[in-house]
Amino acid sequence: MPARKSATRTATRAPLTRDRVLRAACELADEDGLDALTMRRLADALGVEAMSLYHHVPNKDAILDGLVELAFAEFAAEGALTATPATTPETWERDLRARILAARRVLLRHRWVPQLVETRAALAPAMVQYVDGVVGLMHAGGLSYDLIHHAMHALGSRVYGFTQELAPDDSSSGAELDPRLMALVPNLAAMLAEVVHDDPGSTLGWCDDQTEFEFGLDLLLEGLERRRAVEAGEG
Amino acid sequence: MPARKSATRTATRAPLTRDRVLRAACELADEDGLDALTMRRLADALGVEAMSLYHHVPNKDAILDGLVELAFAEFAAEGALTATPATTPETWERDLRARILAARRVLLRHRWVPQLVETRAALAPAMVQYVDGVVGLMHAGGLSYDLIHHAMHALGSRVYGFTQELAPDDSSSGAELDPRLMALVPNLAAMLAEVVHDDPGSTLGWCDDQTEFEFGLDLLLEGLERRRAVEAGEG
DNA sequence: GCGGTCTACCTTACGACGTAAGACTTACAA
DNA sequence: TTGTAAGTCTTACGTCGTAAGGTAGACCGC
Repeated sequence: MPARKSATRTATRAPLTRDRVLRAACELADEDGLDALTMRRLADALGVEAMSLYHHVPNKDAILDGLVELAFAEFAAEGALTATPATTPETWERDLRARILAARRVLLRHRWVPQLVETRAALAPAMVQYVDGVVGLMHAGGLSYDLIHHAMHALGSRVYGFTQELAPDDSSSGAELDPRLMALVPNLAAMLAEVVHDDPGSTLGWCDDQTEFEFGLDLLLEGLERRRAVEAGEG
Repeated sequence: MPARKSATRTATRAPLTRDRVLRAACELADEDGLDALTMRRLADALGVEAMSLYHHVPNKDAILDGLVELAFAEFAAEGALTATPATTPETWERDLRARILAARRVLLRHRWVPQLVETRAALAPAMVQYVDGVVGLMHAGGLSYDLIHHAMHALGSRVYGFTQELAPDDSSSGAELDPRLMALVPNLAAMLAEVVHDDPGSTLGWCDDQTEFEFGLDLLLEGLERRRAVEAGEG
């Protein structure tokens, strides 16, 4: 009775799939932290031996990449990607604020995201699309691409871990990126085109780390000084 | 000739010390990254077997803690701790800016610091003293302790990795901390005393994560909006 | 029916890791 | 000379990611 035997197997446990592996990995990381996510423990949670995972996933790094992708996919469900078509210079601040707070709700559920994104070289498509949406929102809000560029650096670590690895190290311009990817992220493409063009040979890449750091720092210091002045009755 | 033998040994290699171990660990981490810092490789760099390290250091975590301490000790050399006795409401912004940029120079030399500080529960005394200095500077600049408290959260990730782990999880108040440590950080102590007192039963600890996040986010958004307005000629 | 191939899973094994246990070597004191 | 203590090394254990190869059931053309 081969049919019965197979039925027994599938009844005992659902067949492994990449999706099931990733979901289990996510649960494990959520509950016990990234360090607890080992191939053996993950296999255990799925009622399987460690090496079986490798039939659905090339290696552990692919699992980690999958986790990032999975987390960013949740952004949509949380409203971090909801279209804000009517964004204007009067509303962009509130609109962006809502998006970032929505994204943060996802990060609170999956505390491993920042650590993972920071150490991962590959940028997940879902992540890039999220960034593209933020760029689009700010542009609709009347910010110049140059200002948006600085803003992304300043806000970066506040939304998730990433900071300056969006631009590839080899100092290639935006035009050299995969055209299919560019089509998915029109706003990012537009920003890259303009900012790279404006400043053809600045540093090796197109972001000066020190400048970006000081830009973000000064935003914060200015805001603090203003609040001090208000407290002191100087406002 | 025991004397000659010992001479040979000491000539061949300097005797191991905790200090030499830490310095070698720092070099290794600087050059090849934190992942390359393993007990075996570290021992190798010192011309010794891995287990020999354990006579100068209890375990690897102690080495990592030592590295954090070592990095923060460099802050002084870089000027991040230079006393700014004359700080006033007119100068605090510039003074703090200089300190933070000095600290950043150290972090650029030791890129492993943020990652290490973030994952380490124990707060290095040198780190706490640095924070204390920043608090003192801001207080001299006329900021209220409440505003300073928010400011520390907002600036935290910009100066190094730490964010809210300064307050112990067990929701103990500042008064319960080690008095000897408190004496070293009078400004921190003063801030803790006041902020905890003002808000006796807010959340479990004395920092509401969400509030702090939004505070920092709003500082950045406000600054960006102001720059947009200037660009648009609305200023 | 029967052999072949494919897929999914398992077993075993290797070289890394941190470190416990304990042996050896040396330096110095009594 | 003989402890004694400190510094170093050897060996070993259990963890990790994963390479290599085995096996058991499903599906194929004959």
